[in-house]
Amino acid sequence: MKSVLMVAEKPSLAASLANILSNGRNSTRKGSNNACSVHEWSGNFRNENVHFKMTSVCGHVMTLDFVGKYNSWDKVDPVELFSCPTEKKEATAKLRMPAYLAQEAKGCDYLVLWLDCDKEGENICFEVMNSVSRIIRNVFSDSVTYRAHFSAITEKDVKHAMANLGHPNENEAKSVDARQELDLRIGCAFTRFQTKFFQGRYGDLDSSLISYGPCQTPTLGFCVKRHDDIQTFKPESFWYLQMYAGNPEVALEWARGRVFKKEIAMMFLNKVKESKEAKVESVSSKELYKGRPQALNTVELMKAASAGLGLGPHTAMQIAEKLYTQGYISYPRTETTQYPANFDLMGVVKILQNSSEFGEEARNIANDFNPPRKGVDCGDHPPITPMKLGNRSDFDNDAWRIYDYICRHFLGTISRDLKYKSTTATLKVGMESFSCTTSVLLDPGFTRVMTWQAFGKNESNPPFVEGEMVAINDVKMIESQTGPPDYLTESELISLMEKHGIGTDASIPVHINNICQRNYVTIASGRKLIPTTLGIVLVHGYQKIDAELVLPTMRSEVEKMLNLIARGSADYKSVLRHAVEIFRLKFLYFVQNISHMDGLFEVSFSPLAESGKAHSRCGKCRRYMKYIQTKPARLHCSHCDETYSLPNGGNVRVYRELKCPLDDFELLAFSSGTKGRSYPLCPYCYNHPPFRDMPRNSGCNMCSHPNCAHSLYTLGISSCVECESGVLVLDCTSAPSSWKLCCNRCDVIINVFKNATKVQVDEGRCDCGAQMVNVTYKSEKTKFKDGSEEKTGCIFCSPDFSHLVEKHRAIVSRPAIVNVRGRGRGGGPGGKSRGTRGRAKQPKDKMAQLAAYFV
DNA sequence: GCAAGGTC
Repeated sequence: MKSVLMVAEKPSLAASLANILSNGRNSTRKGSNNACSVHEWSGNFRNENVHFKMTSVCGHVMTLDFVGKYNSWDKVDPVELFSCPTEKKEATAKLRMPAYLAQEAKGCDYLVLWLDCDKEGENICFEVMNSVSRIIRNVFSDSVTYRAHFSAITEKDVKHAMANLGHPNENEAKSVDARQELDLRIGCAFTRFQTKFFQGRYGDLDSSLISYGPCQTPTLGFCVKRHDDIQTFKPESFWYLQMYAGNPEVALEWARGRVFKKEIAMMFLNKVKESKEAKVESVSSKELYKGRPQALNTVELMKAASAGLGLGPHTAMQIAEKLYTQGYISYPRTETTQYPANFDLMGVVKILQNSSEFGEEARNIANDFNPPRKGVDCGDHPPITPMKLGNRSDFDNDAWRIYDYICRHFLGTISRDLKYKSTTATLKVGMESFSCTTSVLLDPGFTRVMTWQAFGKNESNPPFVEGEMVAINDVKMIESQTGPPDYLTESELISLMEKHGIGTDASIPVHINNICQRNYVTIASGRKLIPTTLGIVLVHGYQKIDAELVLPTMRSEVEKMLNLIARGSADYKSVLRHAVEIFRLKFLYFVQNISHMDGLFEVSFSPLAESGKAHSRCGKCRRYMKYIQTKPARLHCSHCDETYSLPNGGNVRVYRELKCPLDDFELLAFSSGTKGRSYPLCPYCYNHPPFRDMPRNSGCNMCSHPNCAHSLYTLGISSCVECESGVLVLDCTSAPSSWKLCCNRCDVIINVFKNATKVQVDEGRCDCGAQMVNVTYKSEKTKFKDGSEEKTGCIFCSPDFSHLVEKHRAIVSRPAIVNVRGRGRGGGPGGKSRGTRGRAKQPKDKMAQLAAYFV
């Protein structure tokens, strides 16, 4: 029997598609990469009985990057990034996606691609085909590989797609390749150049990266534009008339609104004052509606979360994704605002009826169902809806508020519109008209459940009868001033991004997060975005040099070019070459004219030489260098005009005035807090590693100096109990009050021998592979049970030491993923070659015992 | 250390 491999864009979709296509009769097993599942069943394909295997990728399989040597910021001139070679790498190494796909493709004769029906999905089709090209013969042939085109995940649509398979569209895929290459070359070239340029000149920029990107920079541009509007706003005086009449008295508005000349307002005032009475020209009522919402999509959820719940889009989406994986809501990343035709709206209402929070509203709607408004089906996923009932106590507060919002919004979409009666009375005095409008609620409709949108006050009708003359109680001329706009709210920013096609539903939160993390904007109360000096100066700088660099149209212009590729009306290579050349020239012009931007930096920031405070001695001139603690942390020697970067996210202090034997620079002790990692480092070696096997930006715990007292050679104890290639190194920087072993690669920390006066690494080695240590206590303070002052032994094996060893992880750590069984390291190529003198071999089962501590 | 796009 032949086999058909089918691939969806994500695991959840593979499951839904398999259920539809197999009519619910498929078996499921976990894929070898632990992220994907495989659903299998037998069926008919092209008039043959076949075995179907439906699995998925997790988004893109591959990502684009420069080839290795171009990743060095120091050795590569950024302009080279416009022409240097690039390569595709696995997008997420951990998932081993190409290998997984190849494995599942074994024995398959056909490939059916169920990736999302957009250009990115088309591109992933080819990533999948390339992954299995060695396994499935002729995978690039139309008789082997097929493409399903579906616009909704409904039985009707999916089965129709299966019965009408097409072929992947290479032009669309190519247009994505072009976009990736452009984004990479442009973003990295500008980012590296401006980061190096400004960090080499200023000490208080407070951002470790001065990034540029075709989405993030226009996003920042929107925030700065509003800031500029506020700054340049000139208030203008205006005048208007207000009339008071009726019983009870009401204020009536002037039909002319406002006038900007006082004399003119005065003239009208005098005219009106000539009359004592006004004629009620009309009193008319009409019924008005406030429409119920459309079905919820991602952008609307993010806007509501930001404006209504005070939750940023990043947080909101994290919560929504968790609600989705827990089964409370449907897939939360969608642009679609139209429920599928066969969607069981009442089924969802029934689920919500039992809620103690909005159950009553749900029950009302069950008896008074109103069909939803027509929305837009973008063919991605159905709108965001509740899937099962949750109670307040099932969630933390923010998750509850998001879930509650999604439920209420859903009920709102199938409620009636809000209906109210609006009554306007128009009064005439000579040629001048005045009016007042009052509203009366007739039907709260959807606001019964979306209570925050409730209709304000209920007013009584205007106290006038058509045709009557009424006395004018008073007429006033009122002076006022126009006011500046307020800062952009995050919700408004999301709307602007969506309108200009900056980012996608999935990437909008990322871009907003980026400009916050880079310290270009801060988020004030009410989730208003206030640009920082750095953000403002950057945008103004682009505007001075090349305003296009910050315009939202830049992205859409590039999209237009890319669409030519997608439609097949232009050649991929020539379009790409053309676009890269335009941006290369823009880059060169930017570099030539950077002084215009620098002029703005100069007045806002302090030069490096004036920043920071005297810290440790330079090995070249013996003068004190200055320590600049703001991001990025670094040392600056103003005499040598050299800058040495330092590790971020911790504290760096002078380490007992010790010196590096290689370059005479004073050693520093880095520490990320009392419970964090710590290690000594030489500022020169940290930036210019002296040995080939010492990576850049590492401390003495990575240094293979043969006899320096602080090197990995001298202080290494054993290979790490957790990570693949790390070595546990004795850290003496806080001695004698604290001694610890810190992994030089990961977050593992083992506190040892508290208050010992001396801990030395011994020449001898334990059977377990760990280096022996020699430990000395003051006689009156000894912790050894037999009262002796000094002992030599193994930290992991010696019974004398076991009560003096305390294991934990650094506070700033990634989640502990401990897999004791799977750790088959056996002193692989990592350990020895890094100059650990063969010392850092894996201690046998003792290390497994130790590792068990971390579970 | 960089972009933006998928998704876990």
